[in-house]
Amino acid sequence: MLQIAREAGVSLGTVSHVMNGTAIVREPLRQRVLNAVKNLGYEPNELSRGLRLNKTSIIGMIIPDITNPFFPAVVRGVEDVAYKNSYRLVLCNTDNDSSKEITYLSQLKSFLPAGILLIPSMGSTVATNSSGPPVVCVDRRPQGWKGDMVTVANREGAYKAARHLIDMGHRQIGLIAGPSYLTNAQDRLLGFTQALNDAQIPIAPEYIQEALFDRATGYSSAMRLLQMLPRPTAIFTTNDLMAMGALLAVRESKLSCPKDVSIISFDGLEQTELTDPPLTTVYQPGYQLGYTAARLLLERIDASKQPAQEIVLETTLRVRNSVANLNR
Amino acid sequence: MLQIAREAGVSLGTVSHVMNGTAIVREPLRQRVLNAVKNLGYEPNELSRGLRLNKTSIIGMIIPDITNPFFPAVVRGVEDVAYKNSYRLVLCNTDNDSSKEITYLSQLKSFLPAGILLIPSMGSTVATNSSGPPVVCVDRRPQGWKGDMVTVANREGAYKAARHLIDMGHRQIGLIAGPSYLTNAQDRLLGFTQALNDAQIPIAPEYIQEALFDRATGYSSAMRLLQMLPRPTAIFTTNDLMAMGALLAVRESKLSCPKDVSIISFDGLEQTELTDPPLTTVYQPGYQLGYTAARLLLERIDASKQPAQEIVLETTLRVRNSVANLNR
DNA sequence: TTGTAAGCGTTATCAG
DNA sequence: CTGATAACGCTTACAA
Repeated sequence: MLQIAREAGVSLGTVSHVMNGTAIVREPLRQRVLNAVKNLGYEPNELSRGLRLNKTSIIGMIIPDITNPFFPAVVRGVEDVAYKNSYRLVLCNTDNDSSKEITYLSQLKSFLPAGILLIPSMGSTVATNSSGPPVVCVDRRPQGWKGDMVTVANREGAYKAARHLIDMGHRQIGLIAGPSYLTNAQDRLLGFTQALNDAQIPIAPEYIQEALFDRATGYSSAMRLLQMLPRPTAIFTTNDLMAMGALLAVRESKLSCPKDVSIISFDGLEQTELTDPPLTTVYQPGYQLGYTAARLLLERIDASKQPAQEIVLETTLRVRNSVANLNR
Repeated sequence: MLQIAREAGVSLGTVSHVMNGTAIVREPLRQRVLNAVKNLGYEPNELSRGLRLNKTSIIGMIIPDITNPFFPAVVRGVEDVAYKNSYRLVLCNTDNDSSKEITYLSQLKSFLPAGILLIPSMGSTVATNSSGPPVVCVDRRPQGWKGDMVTVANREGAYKAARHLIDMGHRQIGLIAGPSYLTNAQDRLLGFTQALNDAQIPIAPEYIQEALFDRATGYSSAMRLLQMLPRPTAIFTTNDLMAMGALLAVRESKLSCPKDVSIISFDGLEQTELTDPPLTTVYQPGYQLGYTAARLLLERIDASKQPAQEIVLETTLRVRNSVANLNR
């Protein structure tokens, strides 16, 4: 910066002023500075800038599994609003590992981001009112979180899915639930059981399998379900990755979906449109989720004193071909 | 930090020393410092640290499209080695936008990362020997890049795919190529034409369509191909996302794959195993790509003077059910 | 072994 | 409008 100042024949402070537009500088001088910047290829050092300003123009985001296509969709939504508002998105993938989550969270904080978007993995412990940058939680609620949050209507969505199965005449329904420590998994389980209760369908406990929202455990849970007697006529997999695993399990068991066993899922990833058969699933708006969360975070950055908000997005049932109609 | 020093009854410098293990501090003092750190919940400020050390423990990575499942796989590979070596991975998604790429690249640099991993999108212009942190390019080569690089044997992989089609009796073969400014797309095109030349099969120029490595343009290119007369008996889509689009196009055209038209692809994403029909595709090791690139970058960080390396990973043909055998 | 102080690249205050 | 200068939080000679 000093070099620029010398090259342009002005003082250091003036350079700072023209870079930040923080004071009106006489045009000729301004030009000289700008030229010098161009000539020397000067790039301000964000580290020192952040150090001085006590915050950077970064928005940090922590996601549990970059490999699950649902999360990249959320990220896209976040990025679109962050980038437009000249924040830069910086992403950390915790791989569903809570120690990684903790590490990344504090690492991120020590870079003084303008704000943080968190999709918590395990029993995350984010102190709600801890000092530091504003945090908004996305998709799942950490233990005791009272701050801003945007989620999807998981309970209602799961209810719709189960209801659809029931409407199609299914009575022996297996569930592949997500990890019980995740609030969205809990809510989906709740929606499921409520639908069955409302329809006065008894729930066999062994029909409820807990898996990890990934394909591998979806596969093994489905295998278990398929070997039970009586075999469930339908399985509700509470996310699409697990549905993929279930599909595989059905195929390897020499069974056919939906003829022998129906599958309904949750997420509505693009790829489930092309599976064999195309999956009936409850769509949740990933992009919107990210978009909304980012908007909320920006609001919070500008006005930190507002009361915490909770936004819930709706899901919609997308009927395709993986559920058999038992009524006819 | 001063607070810690006071709380522990030592000087500021001592605190730094125990934090970094940069000097042997008498055990009782050390413990007092550590306690103070715990009590006050002290987290060192990475900004000032980086400012002083002139580098941070961050590895920056720039990817073109987080929505294409191939890249998350690469990211996972990178993350595993970065995290283990106590570097933190920070990710930027350019959304295939070269201006975003430039912005992120310079933004990233101004945070003084220990190194940068770049999957270039457009005709990226990364000066090979520009000062700053070491950069290794992944998957594609930017214009005139002479530095470290790890890619996949694209030409050979594409050759295998085309060869497989030929072996199965196909002679009218359509190609959905990637963007011509991407070196991996160029190489795949090269492998394709070479296979056809070697087999003395003439190539109709209109059978070669250029798309953008995404599902939407894969779909429209396939639509165009399917309306040509004579209709190609097989289509080689040069990545899986475009194959998904092609599959959709086939379905919407009331045709059947592989009966009416065969499809072979490139990438080998997990999801292509479950499509209808399961796709025959050339697998490229995404995770390995990231893993290798990260290893190379770490080497480079430690010994910047080694000559530039180029590592090329092999691909393998995975035969499934999307290619018809015309020979019988 | 411990403490002091200079300096990393910026910004912001304040006197010209 | 411009230009010194202190301060941001930390590391590291160097002195004690």
